[in-house]
Amino acid sequence: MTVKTNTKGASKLPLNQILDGDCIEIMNSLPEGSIDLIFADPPYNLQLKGDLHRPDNSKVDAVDDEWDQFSSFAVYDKFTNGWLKAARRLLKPHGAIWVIGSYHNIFRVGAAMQNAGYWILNDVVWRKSNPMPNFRGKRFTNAHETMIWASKEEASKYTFNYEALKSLNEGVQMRSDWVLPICTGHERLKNEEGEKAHPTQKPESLLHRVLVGSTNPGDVVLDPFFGTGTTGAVAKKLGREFIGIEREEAYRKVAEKRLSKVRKFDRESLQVSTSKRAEPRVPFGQLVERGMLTPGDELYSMNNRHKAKVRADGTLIGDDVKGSIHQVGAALEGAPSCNGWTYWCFKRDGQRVPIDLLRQQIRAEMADRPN
Amino acid sequence: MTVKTNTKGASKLPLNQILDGDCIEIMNSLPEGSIDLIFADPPYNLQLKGDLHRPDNSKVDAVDDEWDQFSSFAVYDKFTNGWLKAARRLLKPHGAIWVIGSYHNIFRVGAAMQNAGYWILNDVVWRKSNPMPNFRGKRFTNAHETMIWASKEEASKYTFNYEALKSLNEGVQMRSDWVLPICTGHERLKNEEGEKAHPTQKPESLLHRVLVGSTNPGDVVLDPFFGTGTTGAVAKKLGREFIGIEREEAYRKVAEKRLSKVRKFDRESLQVSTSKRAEPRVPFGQLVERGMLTPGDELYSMNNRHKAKVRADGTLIGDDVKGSIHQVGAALEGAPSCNGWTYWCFKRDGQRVPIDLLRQQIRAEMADRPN
DNA sequence: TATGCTACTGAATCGACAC
DNA sequence: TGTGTCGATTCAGTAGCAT
Repeated sequence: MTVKTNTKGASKLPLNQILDGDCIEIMNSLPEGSIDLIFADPPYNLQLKGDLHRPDNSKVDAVDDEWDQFSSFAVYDKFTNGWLKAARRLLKPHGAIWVIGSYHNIFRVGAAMQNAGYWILNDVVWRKSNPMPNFRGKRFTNAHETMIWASKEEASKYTFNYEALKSLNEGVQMRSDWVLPICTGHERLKNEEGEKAHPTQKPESLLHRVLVGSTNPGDVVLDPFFGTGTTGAVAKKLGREFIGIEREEAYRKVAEKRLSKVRKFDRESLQVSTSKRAEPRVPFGQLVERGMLTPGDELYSMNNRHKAKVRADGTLIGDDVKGSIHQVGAALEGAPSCNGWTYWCFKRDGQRVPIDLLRQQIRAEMADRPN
Repeated sequence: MTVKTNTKGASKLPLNQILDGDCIEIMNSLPEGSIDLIFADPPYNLQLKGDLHRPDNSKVDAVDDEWDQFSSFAVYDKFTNGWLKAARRLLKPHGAIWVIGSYHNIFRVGAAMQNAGYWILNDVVWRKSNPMPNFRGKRFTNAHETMIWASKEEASKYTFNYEALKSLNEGVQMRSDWVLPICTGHERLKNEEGEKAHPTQKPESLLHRVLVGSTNPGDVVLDPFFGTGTTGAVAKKLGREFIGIEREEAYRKVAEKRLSKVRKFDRESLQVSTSKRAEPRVPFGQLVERGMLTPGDELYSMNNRHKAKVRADGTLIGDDVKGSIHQVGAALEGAPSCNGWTYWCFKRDGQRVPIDLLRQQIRAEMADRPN
């Protein structure tokens, strides 16, 4: 597999590979601050009576219940703190992490994340549309899992493709509860005996939403509990780089085979809807400089209750107020802020036209002739 | 109010009263092992910074009350451990507890519950049908809260009214995610100034489901953070005894007034929640996430005059147009609007098939297992 | 009385960048 | 590191008043 070098520090990164070994050791061997996003589906084999294992796979001694429970919690917490710390070291300053779990472990994991300095952005509920029923009728059907989305620290400028997610949700902003089916059918990988290759294979739809929403093409995504490689498969399809860590040979084999068959979507299909924030800034003064508006022209507020006059330096003057289009609009409305671009209109052929139209013209020209 | 004596230890219990004071001190003054169920809605420790305005410039009325302020995680943890310990002492051997929270606090609370010896039975997600949006477009809409349901210890024979819940859910097993609206309208209590009496009043529908599912008539329900008394009101309606603890006089007053008006349901009046659901909304993006269509796939218009390509975010790109299936269809036809579901087809085995067929598949899956 | 329009609201950790 | 300025951003629903 190829190794790209267009990402900072990426030359040292084993991109698009599955690394064999203990995830903490492997992570500690990778360069600091080199990863954009981590997706982690850590094991949680506690509370399974008769099959209680430590994360290092040694059996937990059967002692009295209370001590046993406390002991295994402590072991699990130590394991959790260990991999979370190693993961955080790898993240770029503006990197982020997703962790998925169920009620058996997610509360401990979430608390550990907060204690380690991660800044929780949302918890997201994966609502399974076809969960396993509760056969004994003693509890609620366990129909969801919880994901925690957190940035490396409070100040991180994390990636969030708001418009793309809104598009995925047909024009309504994406909520913190996602209804998606579990992984079944052809997508569910089988081993050579025809049994399911991994007990908790995640659906690609889940990773699609995670990666479209919180990464950009070319970003490096690390999955320290790679399993059968759902994270890698979706990353490859979406034009992201991945690094997987998995210590079970059987899973690595299945994942390698799976990944070899995956093809990247074509470039045009990977383009997603972007927000206005991503567009170049146009100072209002440019409309005056270019003669699209002339000093002395009158602008009218959206609600037609106020007017103001354009000045040569690209500021406005209204009744007792002068300043930028935003400042004058805010002052006249008595509002804490105001987007002057959508607030002010000018007259053309007797029609009121938002000044934002002129900005769009300039932006269109810029797109035709970049720089 | 009357004091019943049919419950063990109940003669010492201040039933159907609101107790004034610190919840830990009050709980420690009540007899050990006397409570059937605890419902707790502790402070969330929101840690809000500046003001937040809606896009229309109106200010969001934030939860900035003194009781939600904690100086650090450590202080919050100490508080949490304190009340959880006092609560557990009060529970009967087969008693249980519900705690509600958001991502700000629920992970710490859940871990503390496990450490204190509670045995988690389920986490239940309250999916809000009408949450407040994310106004800045920087995160997912915070559309749910999490409840943890736990028994006093692993061996507890907790109460679970499986059939009653199944009836509440139109004959299907109750799942771990509940769709309920937030508390608004006339149910939302106002103070004498006409402002909301409590910033975080919970809907009665939520408590209804909790109490029907995990208590029996005559059981004693304790709420250590009583607020305006939703737990008490629903308990009274359902013929359960309640004890409330609340240290804010303003909340106690509102709750007393509220409770004085509440009448117990007569035995036959099962209020039926006939939820005549509209057909669930299926965003086109979900067909892409779920792999029913792939980014790069081509769609063809019904009249075969146009085609467009599917993108990773569930938008289409045609000749010089991009946007939702509806927008692109309308643009290509020069029409003011267009139903993309019936306008676009994909090819399967050389045949043109309307994409609406795929939507119907998803709806059929959802109909099999409602809610 | 029915219908339509406007105003308002809800547990929210809700900028980025230049100087 | 702080300050000032630009300017992007909302969904489902209820209440109340006007027609």
